[in-house]
This record gives sequence, C-alpha cells and structure tokens, in this order.
Amino acid sequence: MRGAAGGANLLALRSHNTALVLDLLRTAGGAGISRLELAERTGLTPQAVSKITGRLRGEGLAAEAGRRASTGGKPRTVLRLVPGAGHALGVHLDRDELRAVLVDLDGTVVAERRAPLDLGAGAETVLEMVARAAEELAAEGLGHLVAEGARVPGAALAAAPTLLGLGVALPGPLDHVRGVLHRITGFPGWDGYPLREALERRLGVPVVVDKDTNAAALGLAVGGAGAEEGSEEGSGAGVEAGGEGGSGAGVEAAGAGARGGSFAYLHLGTGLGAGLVFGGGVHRGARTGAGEFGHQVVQLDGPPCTCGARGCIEALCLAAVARGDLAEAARVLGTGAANLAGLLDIDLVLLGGRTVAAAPEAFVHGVGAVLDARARREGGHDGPVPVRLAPAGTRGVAEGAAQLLLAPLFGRGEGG
Amino acid sequence: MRGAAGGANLLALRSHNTALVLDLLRTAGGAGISRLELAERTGLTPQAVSKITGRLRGEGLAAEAGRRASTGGKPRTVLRLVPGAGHALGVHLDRDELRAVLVDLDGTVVAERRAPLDLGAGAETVLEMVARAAEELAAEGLGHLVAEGARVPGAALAAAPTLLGLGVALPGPLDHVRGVLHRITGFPGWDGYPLREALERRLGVPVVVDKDTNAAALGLAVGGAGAEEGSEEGSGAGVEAGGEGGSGAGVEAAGAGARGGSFAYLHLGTGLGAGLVFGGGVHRGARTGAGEFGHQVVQLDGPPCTCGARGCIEALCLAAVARGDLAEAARVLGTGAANLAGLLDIDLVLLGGRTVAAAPEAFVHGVGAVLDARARREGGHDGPVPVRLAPAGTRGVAEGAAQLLLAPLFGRGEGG
DNA sequence: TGCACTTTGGCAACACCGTTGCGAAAGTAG
DNA sequence: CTACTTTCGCAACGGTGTTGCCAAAGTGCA
Repeated sequence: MRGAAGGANLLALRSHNTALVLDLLRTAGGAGISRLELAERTGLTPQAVSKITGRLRGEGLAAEAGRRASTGGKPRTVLRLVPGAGHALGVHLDRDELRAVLVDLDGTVVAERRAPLDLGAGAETVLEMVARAAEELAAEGLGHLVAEGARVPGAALAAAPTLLGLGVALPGPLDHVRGVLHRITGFPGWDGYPLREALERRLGVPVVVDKDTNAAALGLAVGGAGAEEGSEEGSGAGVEAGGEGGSGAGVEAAGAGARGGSFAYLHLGTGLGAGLVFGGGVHRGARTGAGEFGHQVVQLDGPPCTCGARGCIEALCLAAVARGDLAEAARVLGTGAANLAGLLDIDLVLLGGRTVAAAPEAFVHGVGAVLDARARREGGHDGPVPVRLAPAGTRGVAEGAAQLLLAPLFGRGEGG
Repeated sequence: MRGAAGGANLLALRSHNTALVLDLLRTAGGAGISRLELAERTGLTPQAVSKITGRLRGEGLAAEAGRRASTGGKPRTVLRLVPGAGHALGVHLDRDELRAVLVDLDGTVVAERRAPLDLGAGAETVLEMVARAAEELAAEGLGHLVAEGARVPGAALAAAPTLLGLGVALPGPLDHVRGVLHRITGFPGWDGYPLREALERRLGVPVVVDKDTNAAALGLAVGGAGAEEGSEEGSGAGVEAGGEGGSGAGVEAAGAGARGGSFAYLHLGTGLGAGLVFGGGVHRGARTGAGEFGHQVVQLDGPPCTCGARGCIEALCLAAVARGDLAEAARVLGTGAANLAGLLDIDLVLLGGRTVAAAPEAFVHGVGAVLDARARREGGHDGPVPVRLAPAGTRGVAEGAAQLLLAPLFGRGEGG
C-alpha cells in the first residue's frame, strides 16, 4: 500500500482492498469463497465486498461458481478466481539446468520446459536460451489467446494479452530492485550483468530478477507452505519433527501460507542459502541482499570456507555430508536454524534442496532435535519451532519465480 | 494501516496519512516544515496536506511557526508540531535501578526520576514503585494541566488530559501483545506476571510492555539514530568505524532514523540482547520474542553457557570481558553482528549497554573490523555495514519505553 | 512608485471510496 | 401457502483526496 513516498490516496485504497480480496479468492482455490466470508476475513462491509467483486467480475478476474448449502435462508453464492485471466512465466537458472514454467493466476503450471544449462557459456548465450524457452512456453500455453495476425516470431510474448511478465531466479547475490547481478560463484563472466534490462529489451514484457532462495520462499508463501494437503509432488512431504513437545504450535504454523505467516526456507544443495518470509512477504533487506545464511559463522576459528572465513555453516555442513555424516550435517544446520529462529521468532522452518531431498528424514529430524532442545532450555512457554520438508518439488523455484510477477496482484509485494 | 483483518476503509486512510504528516512534523523538529515539503515527501497533493494540517491545527497538534525566505513568490509558511499536545511516561526496570521519564510529543524529556531497585522484592512492591514514580512525574510535569478539583491522590494520571499512557521496558522474554512476562533470569517470582493488566488497573491509563532492547531500538529509530547532532549525552558518540572502505555507505546510513531505515541495536550489559528495526518499526516476530541474540551459537561444542547450550555469544563475550580481553570480546560480538547483518541486510549496527560504554572504542572498532573483513570477502559491491555507538545515554531505554506510546501516533507501530 | 510575475495556499466543485438504509431474491420451516 | 431467515444489490450519504480557480504575498524590473 505504501509507495516510495508513503502517502495513500483513494486509488491506493482501492488497490489495497482489491488485492486483499483477490488474495483470499486465490487462497480459497477451487473451493471458492462467498461474499460474506470475504467480508468477515477482510473486515470490510458486505456491500463493499460486493462492489469490489462486481468490479473483478466485470474485468473477468472473478466469476460466480455455484452456491453453498443454505443455512436457513438464501444460500451464499460462491466466488472463484478465473485462473486463465492472467499468466506469468518463471525461469530457474540453476548451475547445470534451466527450468521454465508458465503458470496461471492460481499458480497452476500450464506448461513446462527443461534444458541442460552451462552458466559459463556466457550471458548472451544464456539470455537467448531463456528468451527461447519463454517464447516456446508462451506459444504452447497462450497461443490460442493471441490474435492470428500477431503471430510473428519474436513478438509472441508482448502479444499475449494475459501475460504479466517473466520472473527469473538464480543463485548468488544480486540487486533485486535494479535487476543487476552481483556475481555467481564460479562464473565471473556474470559480474555486474544487468539481466533484467537485457531480458526486458529482448522480450518486451516486464521482468523481475531474484535469488533462487527468495523465489522458492515466495512460492512457498503463496502456495500455503505447511498447509493440509501436502500431496503435491515430493514423496516425503509428510515428514515432520518438533511438534511433540509443543502446545498446539504445529497447528498454528499450519497456516504459514496465509497472511501474517512467517517462516525461513533453508536451501541446502551445492550451497546453502535462506529465504525469509515475514507477514506473507519476502524480506529482502536494505540492499536486497538478505538471506545470506550459508556463511554464518557457527564455529569461531573453525575450518576454512571457500569464502575466506572460518567455521561457516555451509563449509561445516557440506563437509559432513561429504564424509557421510548426515547427523552432524543436520546438527550444524539445526544450530544455524535455531540461531535464526531465536533472532527472528518465526513460525516455521522449511528445508529444501537436493542434499536435503536425498535424505529428508535425517535432516528434518536432526534440525528438529536442535530446535526442540533450544525450546526446552527456554522453559517452553511456546512450543519448539516446527521443522518441515518444503513441499514444493524440483520445479518449485521456477514456480516461485513466476510468483514474483503474480504476488503484487495479491498485495504480497515487499514484506506483506 | 492494516488491522487484524487487513481491509482498509476511509478512516484508516485518514489515520495513515495523518500519521505520516505527524511523523514528518516530528522529524523536522524545531526547524519545522512547509506544506509543500510535506506534499513532496508524502506524495500527497498540496491541497490534501492543507486539509490534514488544518485538522491538526484545529486539534492543537500542529501550529504555524514563521515563514521561509521567499524564492520569488509568496514565502512558505512553516508548520511545527506542538510538543505539549501530548505526553507519555516511560519506565525502565533494570536489574538494580528504576528510571522513569516523562516526554512530550517531540520526545523531549520533561521530567525524570531515578531510584535503586530490587527486582527480587516481588511484583507487588515493584509495581507500587512504578506507579509512585509515574504519579510523581505526572504531577511534576503535567500538574498545571490538571483541573484543580481533580487533584486527588491516586487519580493524577487519568486526570492529565494530554497523557497517552505508560510504557515499561524490562529485561527478559515477554509477550508484548498481551503484556505478560515470561520470566526474568534470576528472579523466578516474575514468571508469568501480567504486568500490563496490573499496571493499567492501578493507574487507569494505557500501558505497553516491551523488552528493554526493543524499547532502546525504538527510541533510536524515532530519535534518528546516526543523525548529525550526536551531542546528546554520551561522551563517545563520535566514535565510528567501518566507513573507510565503503562507497558512501556511511552517508546512506546516517538517515537510519527516517522511515525505511533498518538497523540492529546490540546491547551488551549484564547480558546480551538485540533490538531489530526494519522500515522504521521494531521487528518483534510471530510471538513477539525476536531479538534473542545472546544465545546464538557461534562456537559448536564451545564452553557451556548458563542457558544450558554451548558456545553462545553471550557466554564467550562476557568471559572475554571478565578476563580483560576486550579485543576478543569485540571479535565475538562482531562475528554475531556479521551473521546478523548478512542474514538481514541491515543498514547499520548500533552498540550500547554498560559494558560497551566502558570501552566504546574497543568495541566499535573491533566489531567494525569483523564487518569490514566480511564485506571485503564478498567483493565489496556495497561497502561494509557501519558500526556506531548508540547515541542515547543512560536514560535511552526509558525514553524508548515512552516511545512505545508515541510511536503509533506517527505510524510506527509494528514494522513501520 | 507602480506593474508584471512567481509562488503559496484556501475555497468550491468534483469523482470516487466504503457505509448505511432498505427492499428484492431465494431459500427453509411449519 | 405463509412466515421467517439470509443473501445481496440499488440508492442515498458522509468523507476522502483531487482539480480548477482565485486571493494573498512576496520579488524583480521599469
């Protein structure tokens, strides 16, 4: 709601309330939600909700979808988001693979691409690969929406009426606001590359760039991390730890995807990073560099890390993994998680990444044990912070990248 | 702006914009600010600002105060906050001392009390001491505002028309929302004590309770931490480190007190704690327990801490202080600060507390050196995070406690 | 001294927001 | 079929920031 200056006018008021309603419609998913429920959840009057939803229906973003059972009077009409009213592209540039998805407003993946990738091939080459994948996905998923005459190669994206833009997620520190990469460890050719500007010029649609961990965290935040279903894709999504000693804390945390939820997503793959979510939005910090978790020092004068420091979590954790000592790796990771949870007082810790996926139970239980111990030391006024496996599968980061474009629609931009 | 539900109506819109204008008036201080400047800073139209300031003048919260030099036309009229239009009481319950202040809207201390304290004397005794100090301060600073007939002992506070309430800051974890103490280390009699409720019943004015570190951080946030003046009270306020390698990062950080500023206040006294400020507001976390900094583990399997864990910053740091090795203490503290700064990407680190005050240079330079080294490792796209001595003197926590009541007026409640 | 110009800031009309009062629509219960 | 409950839209309303216009209060130049 607050722009750069902070003053709010009537347009901002409307945008805020509209985004709130859209977010609730999205969260409700296929089940839908009635006008009166929307009124209760937003605190607005039913009449205001009717006006807002009427406008949304006029714009094609919402539609009526059946009605509820009566409770003694006129039954409530159920409203539903029209998923096809908007789309976004998400691209995940990993160290050895490119994954691209086209999602609709609901976050459902409409089309998907996957290709081997060599970040060392240079920015121009990779840029062209991204553009090609984006155009193919748009043609596959949105081709029927494009007017016949507009189907000229190279202008496919700009011609798609429902496409909101493209989100790119990649490792390494970068400037999220300006869309400029700082560096990618091991690939010096990327230093200072203005990825957003280059892609926007090439594709003609809005582009947003973010760290992979932030994208993953955003995807989890809007996807309702820790929600009931959990039968998404990952086979080990049911694994959980840390709820035993708690007084209902696990139940509380189940709604982490809702507004106000806060969690940390810890990603352990070839490196270690974190994405922080406070109040439903990603915390990026003053210079959009937040989430530097791997190089937190947890062992003064410990073994040297590639970054030049000593005793970094990443170095300790990966060394333990390399020698097969998963229990120790989980203990180190848990120590970092406990530090983080104590400092920020979050609701939930989510674990992800290839290394975690290779042995989910070991990490979830190991990290959970450390958090349990900490909670017990503190006297247990509140239960321990629950630890779960991030439900998103291998394409979770790409989906999160697409959410970089969708989130502002739902009022999830910048911290809430 | 967002309440529990999130929906915003016209009243909320007005409150938001009014708070924004009040905050700018407060920040401008004695120099004042013109209507057009307010319009530029808020993004509102000049006419909207005129309406808002007109309302504020009608309520006695703002007044015209001279005019600027002309720039070729009608000179701008300068507006100023009327400091006496509102007051708040702030109490700091330290382990061995009670400090209470009465401040006006501007944050200026109008009256002050100080008394030795024994937290072990029991909640009732301390409660009575707080109430007595509050009533004395109110009588001293606000007596002339109270109608003659209303001057009956025990009802002094409720009768003072400009008094917004009382803020209490004290060590140890607590529930800020409900105003209930969890515990105070070393004083088991306080476990679970409903301090807010008890004080509100005793005094008849709104009461807010918070951790001492949060109160200090809030005081620094609204006081413009790192601003130019610095000639407050602390003799070593000029000490600074970490700006040398930076590209103007120090200048940027000078505005940490303004909206959008983010910093961490690290308090090293008998214990070690932190207060986090993002976007001008205190980050308290999901269960208002954030800022647990002292028991971050920075040495796996290190020496045992009183909390039961091993290798906590607090234990390592205080042990180093005890044996006179301030350089090592600063290095440990700096390691924790670097972890924190990397994780959250803050603008500034502020140091305070008795132990720091006893040797400011050693800590500021020692912590700054660790942050410098980290920034240099990362390639230095941005300069290192500056480290400064918190400018607030010994009564800073009490002033911050009073700001717990004033901050909501200026839109600084809960995260900006 | 007088006139032209610039800039500030208030008055009035306006568009738009959520709110309130009221009634039509659409069910259930008897 | 009637009485009742509940949902939801239409119309009028109060209040918000915005726009168009004009008076006030300066400066600069002839």
